[in-house]
Amino acid sequence: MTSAENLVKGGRKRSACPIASTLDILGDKWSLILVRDLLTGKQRYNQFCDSPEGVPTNLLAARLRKLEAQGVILKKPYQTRPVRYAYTLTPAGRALLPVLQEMSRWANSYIEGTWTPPEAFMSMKAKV
Amino acid sequence: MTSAENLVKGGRKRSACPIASTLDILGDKWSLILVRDLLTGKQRYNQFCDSPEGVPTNLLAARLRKLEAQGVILKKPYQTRPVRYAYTLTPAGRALLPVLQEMSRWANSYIEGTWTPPEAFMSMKAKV
DNA sequence: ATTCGTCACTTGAATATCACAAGTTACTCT
DNA sequence: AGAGTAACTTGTGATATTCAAGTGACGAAT
Repeated sequence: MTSAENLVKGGRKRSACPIASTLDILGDKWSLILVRDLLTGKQRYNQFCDSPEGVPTNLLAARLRKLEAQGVILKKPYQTRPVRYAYTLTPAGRALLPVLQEMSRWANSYIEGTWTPPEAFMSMKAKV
Repeated sequence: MTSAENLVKGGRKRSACPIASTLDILGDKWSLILVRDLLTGKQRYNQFCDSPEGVPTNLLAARLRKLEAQGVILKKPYQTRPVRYAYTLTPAGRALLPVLQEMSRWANSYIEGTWTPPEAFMSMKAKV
């Protein structure tokens, strides 16, 4: 049984289709890139900026806010003076791993010139 | 070995990351909805229009064009007089099934009020 | 032979989102 | 005092999306 605090906030859904509902939350060019970065250990704003895709900073801030509001990620200060924030995945966020693994598998099979992810990533199990 | 005609055309990639590359092709609100519809048997323009999400027709035409250009779907007339078109998935398109299955699983676990897809869909194997 | 309906789109106008560059705030370090 | 870093915000112009309506080819019905 999934407890209520582990659920994302769906907001307004286009339909009750699970695929459409997922896309309502994550269906854009940047959200899953951030989830990828979080799954591979990045935690801080500037680390996301440094990813090779080069997310615009205003979009980065907007996506982080949105994903936090939806319960996919968590933001909390890990130090004061000066205050610095760490972003982490919620259980719901971590559970996206299989989606990203399947995307990777697909891309490696059908898009030329994509990196093969580290074996560690592909064989990782989401511990929720 | 994947033969060249089964590859999608990546276009300009933000990076060689397989996840980012997948999102370059499919990272929007509508593309995977269309793939879902195609996987579940829809083939024609008006059938896509009828899906409960209500894709705007100009976007539908644009997405069909884009996905065809990228090698995810195929468009061909299935009758003349009057000419009518059927859209189908290429092997690359059919291979997206596991991605959609994982999205469904995720949504069913973490988004309240999503439909459980038919067992037939969840246990389906992509025959590429 | 005109009208009606269907299919597969296109067009236009309003609104929203995006990318890119620059600026801001709070703090530390030298 | 001045430079540097982290985490954003703001402004501007380009692009994309939504919504509504229109188009053209054809076939069937009146």
